[in-house]
Amino acid sequence: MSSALPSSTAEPQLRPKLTVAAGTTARAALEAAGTDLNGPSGVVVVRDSADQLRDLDVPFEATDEVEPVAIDSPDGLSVLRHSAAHVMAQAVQDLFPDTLLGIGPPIENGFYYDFLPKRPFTPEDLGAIEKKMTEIIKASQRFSRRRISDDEARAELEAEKFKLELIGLKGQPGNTTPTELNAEEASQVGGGVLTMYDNLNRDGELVWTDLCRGPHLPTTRRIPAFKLMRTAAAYWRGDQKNEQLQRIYGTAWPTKDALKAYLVQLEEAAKRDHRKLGAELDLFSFPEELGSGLAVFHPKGGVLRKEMEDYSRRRHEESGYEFVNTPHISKQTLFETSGHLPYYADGMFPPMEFEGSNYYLKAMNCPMHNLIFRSRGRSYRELPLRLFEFGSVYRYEKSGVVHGLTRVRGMTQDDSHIYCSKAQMAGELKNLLDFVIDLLRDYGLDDFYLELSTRDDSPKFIGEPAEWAEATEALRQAALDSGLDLVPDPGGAAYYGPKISVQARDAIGRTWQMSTIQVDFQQPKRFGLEYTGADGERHQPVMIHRALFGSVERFIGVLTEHYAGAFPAWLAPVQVIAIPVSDDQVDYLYDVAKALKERRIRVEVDSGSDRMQKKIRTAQQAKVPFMLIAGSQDAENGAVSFRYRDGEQRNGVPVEQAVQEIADFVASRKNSSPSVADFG
RNA sequence: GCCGCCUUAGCUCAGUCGGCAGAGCGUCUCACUCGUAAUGAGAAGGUCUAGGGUUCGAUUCCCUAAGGCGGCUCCA
Repeated sequence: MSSALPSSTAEPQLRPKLTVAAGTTARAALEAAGTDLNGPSGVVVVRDSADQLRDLDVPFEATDEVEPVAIDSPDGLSVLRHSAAHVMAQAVQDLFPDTLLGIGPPIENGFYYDFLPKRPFTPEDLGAIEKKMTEIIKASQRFSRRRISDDEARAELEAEKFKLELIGLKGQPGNTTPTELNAEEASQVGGGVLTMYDNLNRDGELVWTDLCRGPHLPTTRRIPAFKLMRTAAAYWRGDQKNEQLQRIYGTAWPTKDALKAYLVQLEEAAKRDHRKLGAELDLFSFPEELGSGLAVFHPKGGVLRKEMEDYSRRRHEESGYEFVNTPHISKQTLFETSGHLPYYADGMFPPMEFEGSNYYLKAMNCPMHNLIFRSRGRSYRELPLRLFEFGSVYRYEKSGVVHGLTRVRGMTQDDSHIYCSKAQMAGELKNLLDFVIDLLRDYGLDDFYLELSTRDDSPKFIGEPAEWAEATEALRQAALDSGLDLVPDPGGAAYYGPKISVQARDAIGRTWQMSTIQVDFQQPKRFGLEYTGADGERHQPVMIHRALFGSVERFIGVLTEHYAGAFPAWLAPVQVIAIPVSDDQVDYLYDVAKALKERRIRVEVDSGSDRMQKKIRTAQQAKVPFMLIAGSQDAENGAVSFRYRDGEQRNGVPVEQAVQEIADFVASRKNSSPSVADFG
């Protein structure tokens, strides 16, 4: 999953190309054309005919056609953020002179820089660094590019051991895609020629310098708005065997308003946090006594969960799945047979020794489903055989990775294993993908893209290359047929086969990995799964693993954030709250509630001693879709008043009609909040 | 697992420069009986996460553990 927020960047404007004559600068050409270089959409770099971004103030060796790049375009934002990273590094080395530099690339919505300081940074340090950065920005330092040979760079950066390492790893001249470096590292040294960026103050004095491919803003003054967000630790070059550096994250924007909008967006996202809403709405908790990553669902969360599962069961039933059940623990031999143990023992809870055997909590359901397949002879007439289970699995997630409901140690997968013939595989995958997308849509997610995870040369992948190729092709075809965007993920496959994962964007644009569909030739082999074909011969089935929600827990977390806790009426733990204007209407409302309960509506009467206004407020905060309010007039007329989540109301609705409307709305499984417009 | 920060009432948080702890919300009780987002008054509620150390004395300082948060690595 990625919970990164979308950048709120406007679409880049297409600007007319300009000619930069040999020996002159892009700035000269832009100024001659009267281009804005300072505003919120001002041009900060140009793109040359070789598709390289170039500084405004570095003279061109040859005449070229360039495309102006504005600060608020995706490339412009990267330049802004990378430049902000340099300013931060200068501020840090200024305040903490013995600090060594790692790398400082732009990232989505901001930038970071890794440091090796004498001591870790504190929150107070961040304030001081921000202040120093503001001084540097106000000083309007120029970013000045300077070519340098490898040897010169080594001499100049003698004290910076990490930079020296990058120089050693960079590609040779002409090799623009150094294989040893990832994209973020390459942004420091590029492929061929090394360059330094010198920060020069107004008097042209050198105040700071960094090894960098560039390009940069013309001056630090062009950083209109930034904020340091947090400190964190990060391993050098992303490898946990390496030294751990201190990373500082920041964000930078073309205007103060854009920064503010981004911060507001973060606040909105924080309000949706399922861990916070889960407690506020009394859905679930993580009792310390149970241990990390183990959730309990309270009655309200239990209802939500039951509704989700019930609907899923119904759809699976309609789609030809058969329901099975398997235990939570198994003898070690099962996971030896499946081949999981050598790969995933670290991810499983340690075994319990009992009656001379080691028992493991299951971390996956597939081996047990295989046993069901194998329990008797199978005919081709039974295929595809689709076994489904809400199966609870336990995984020993490392302590630092447990996170709310999205990364837990005990979870329930909506797990299914489909056994089919090779000939059926392509069609089954296509149907499966349609089924997955269709079901996710019913829960209100409707913006998807797919990721196709394939093998690379790593030895961790097992099985015949021909089988991999066939399965990968079948998955790719199913993905293409779906019409959704397909993102390749080379090397991301499971060791036993390729997979498609469905990524869903939620209401505020964050993406979550939801469903996975994996093809597996290994386990049928290992378990000796067979069926008798029409030809009377024995054949090995193809096995497809799939989970739609991923896990029920995780899906509840995602939906909670997607709906910000205001669940669709059909899922809402409490669908109706009945509120009397005074105590005199309590009995009347219990009668209304009885009528609703007969229609299987989840209704509560708030008979407490609060005033009506307070009860409305409470129900509103509980994000209940329907409030039914009754005073003496309503009671006399056999009517109720509706109040919806949006605060709109409809008065004097006859009880029978109100019950029908609510029952119909819930049955419709509409995912939008009910409002006056739904009942015109 | 690694780095940093955090843990005080059911929740959100004050506070004690080391001398037996406080607010708001919530809960309970009483009064009020009210027409679309907080009626008023009162009460209960805490081994200050746990264990060890320093000290005449520890919620406060130190160590360890557990749990949480932010990242990194990982995510079958």
